[in-house]
Amino acid sequence: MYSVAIEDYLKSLWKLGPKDVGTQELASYLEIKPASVTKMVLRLTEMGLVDHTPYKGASLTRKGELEALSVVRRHRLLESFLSQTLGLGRDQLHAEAEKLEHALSKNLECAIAEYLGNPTRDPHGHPIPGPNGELYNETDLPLSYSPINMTLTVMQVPDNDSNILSWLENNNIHPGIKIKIISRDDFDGGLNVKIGDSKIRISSSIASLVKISFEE
Amino acid sequence: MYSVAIEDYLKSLWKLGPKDVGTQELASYLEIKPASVTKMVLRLTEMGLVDHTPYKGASLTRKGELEALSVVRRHRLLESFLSQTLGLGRDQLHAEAEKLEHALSKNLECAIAEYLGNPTRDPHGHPIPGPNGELYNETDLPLSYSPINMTLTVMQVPDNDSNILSWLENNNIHPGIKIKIISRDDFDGGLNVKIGDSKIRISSSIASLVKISFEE
DNA sequence: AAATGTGTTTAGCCAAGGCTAAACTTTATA
DNA sequence: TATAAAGTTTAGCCTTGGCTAAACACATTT
Repeated sequence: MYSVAIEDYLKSLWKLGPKDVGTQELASYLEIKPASVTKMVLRLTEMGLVDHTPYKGASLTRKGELEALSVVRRHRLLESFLSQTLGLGRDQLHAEAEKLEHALSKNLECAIAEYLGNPTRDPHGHPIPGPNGELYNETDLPLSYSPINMTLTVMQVPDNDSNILSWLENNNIHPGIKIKIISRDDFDGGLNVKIGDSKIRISSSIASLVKISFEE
Repeated sequence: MYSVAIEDYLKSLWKLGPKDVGTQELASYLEIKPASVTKMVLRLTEMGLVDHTPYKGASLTRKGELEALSVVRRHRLLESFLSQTLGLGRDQLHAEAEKLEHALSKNLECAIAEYLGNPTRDPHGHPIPGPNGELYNETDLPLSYSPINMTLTVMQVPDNDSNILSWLENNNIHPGIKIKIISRDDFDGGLNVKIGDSKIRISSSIASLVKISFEE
């Protein structure tokens, strides 16, 4: 069993990867000073969880990746479970799961997965890795680059920014909803979209975080 | 927010208290060496959570007690929640809650309490402290000292020994069940009891851990 | 009253995981 | 190409929370 700190490092490397991740990038993501990151990365390398090229960056070994996927699985199962049972808002799920994920036993992980019917997506639409790290192919595309005047289905919203999430929620944008891009502002990339009967504008920065598919 | 270690010390002192708890007793309960306990007890005293009389023992201050009660509340709410939602057996609840209790936010604690309808007992029948540490009067009595030939209601079973718990479960002894003592073995304190239609023998050591009330 | 045993504390060590300050690489710029 | 800037690492420090070994206190017994 790895420590909370180690699990957080591995998960972060997974999220920022699979490319080599620089010390500074990892440090600012984890809100830790770069010097501390270097030290921990050396330890993780020693443990065979990470490959580190000095002055270049770090990436997960297969062993590290599997551990990261296990953390991500626990995180997303917990989000699904809390949403399902307690009806927590999508904007609260991430913070709670972030703490609980490190305290979830294999037993409980299995019980929750079974209770939920082995879901493949969490409430934000993010794929849930299987118990052995299986992750199905990702085919969802960013809303920002999607064609105009087609009916799109929202598949994923971000999970880690509760401000953005509650804005999206207030505008009824969440996985499963149908959306149509009416026009794109070529200047700043903002989108005018139609959701149900209402028309709203989505900034390009948010649109890049929402993923859609063309399926009905 | 206190560390996992500190929460464990406070909870242990609460369980072993309210009397002064000796270093050795606390050490063996926490499976930690006495010297380490002394050191931590000094820190807790410094923090105003514990009163320590050298060479005599330690007990919780009011502040420490409130913190301990908060941990116990989280623990028992989690047990109730896991039992209710996932149907986990009474013998598995303790170990899971033991880990999760340290990662439960106030928010989630409230949401769970509300979801469960603000229960006052956990699945082992143990009282759940209120959000401000309120604990109602305990009137349940040990089965071992109870009178013969009366219909008794099982109110509490232990929570921390999964072997005993699964034995009790197999013999259908759990909170809410009716039980009648047929005879008491004066030599070793063992009890012959009737539960429904079956008669079984309960050793005195187990009987002292089961609590009953006379109410119907 | 002294000696013994038991329990407690102190002293000093260690690993994990942070930090700052300084040294070192690498990259970009003049 | 030399130098400055940016990013990375090293060195050394700190706290938390364990450990062992040795010193100490207290109660009991001789």
